[in-house]
Amino acid sequence: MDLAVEQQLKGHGLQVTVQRVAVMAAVSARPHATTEELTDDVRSNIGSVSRQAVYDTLGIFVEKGLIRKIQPTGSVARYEDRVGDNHHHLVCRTCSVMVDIDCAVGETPCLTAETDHGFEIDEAEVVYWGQCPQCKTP
Amino acid sequence: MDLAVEQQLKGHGLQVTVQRVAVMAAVSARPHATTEELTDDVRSNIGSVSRQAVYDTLGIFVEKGLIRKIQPTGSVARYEDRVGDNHHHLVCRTCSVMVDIDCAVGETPCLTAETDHGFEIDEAEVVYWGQCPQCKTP
DNA sequence: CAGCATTCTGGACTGAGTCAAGAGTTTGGC
DNA sequence: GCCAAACTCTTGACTCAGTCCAGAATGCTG
Ligand SMILES: [Mn+2]
Ligand SMILES: [Mn+2]
Ligand SMILES: [Zn+2]
Ligand SMILES: [Zn+2]
Repeated sequence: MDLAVEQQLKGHGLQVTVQRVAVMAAVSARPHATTEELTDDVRSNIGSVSRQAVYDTLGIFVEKGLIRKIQPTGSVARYEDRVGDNHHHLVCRTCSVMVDIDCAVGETPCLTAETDHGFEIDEAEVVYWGQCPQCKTP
Repeated sequence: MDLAVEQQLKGHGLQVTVQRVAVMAAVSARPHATTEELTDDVRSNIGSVSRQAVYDTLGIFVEKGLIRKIQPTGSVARYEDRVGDNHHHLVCRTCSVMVDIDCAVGETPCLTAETDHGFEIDEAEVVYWGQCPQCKTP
């Protein structure tokens, strides 16, 4: 699978480095992880990496559309490699756990706002808020 | 209208202070404003106010449901007093301007996710991303 | 395998937001 | 109206995610 990642990077004009491959692997392995978690994962995988390298790499990946950055109110930035499928997120107000929600309607459904105010809309981001099974009082 | 605000505060068990009334007035007058903008507005209204007082007041107002906090990815926190109508936001990727979008479907429509994973969902927050008329190349 | 472009590193820095403790203000019972 | 108790405001230090910088190291292309 590293080969696939290498191709993916090269295809976007990016050099292949152990750090980048490790960051991509980390994002894939743990969806919705924070920068800190990803950094820890990368470190336990390849030994060491600078904080800056992780931030840079994540930034470039997001820019190239290889991964997605999510940042619900009150949360630190999180990343995932599930991209381009217009899926949404469900966040627990209490413990902040985050789960994926497939787009209820279909392809890019929620994309159609009633009036677009002249905007050219390219994405509809939906965050559902509530209480997870553990946190809602039984 | 200050009287209305006073009643609103008292009704929620909050003491009425000039700072709080001024913060509420500022939020009402300028929707989607940042803490800094609101602080400036309050200062030019009542002379001076501490940063902490503004943060505290906004926090309490949000907690009581008097106002709403919005924080799209990459943006600093913003506040509005239009609350409880499940309306959404349209944000320009380039200039960050933010406009209100009425909920396309109806009351609390988007509230129904296909599978709720056992969560008790209480809000569906929608952010539409795109280019505003000014920023999209003609 | 040389030279250049790109990336990595470590450390300083920024800026939104939080914490804490003492001073000040509002309120409700008298 | 007055007083104590409850609540709020102020100041200043602090936290923490994220950014900036410049020199060192590395990967890539010819
Ligand atoms: Mn996801
Ligand atoms: Mn709004
Ligand atoms: Zn939970
Ligand atoms: Zn714009």
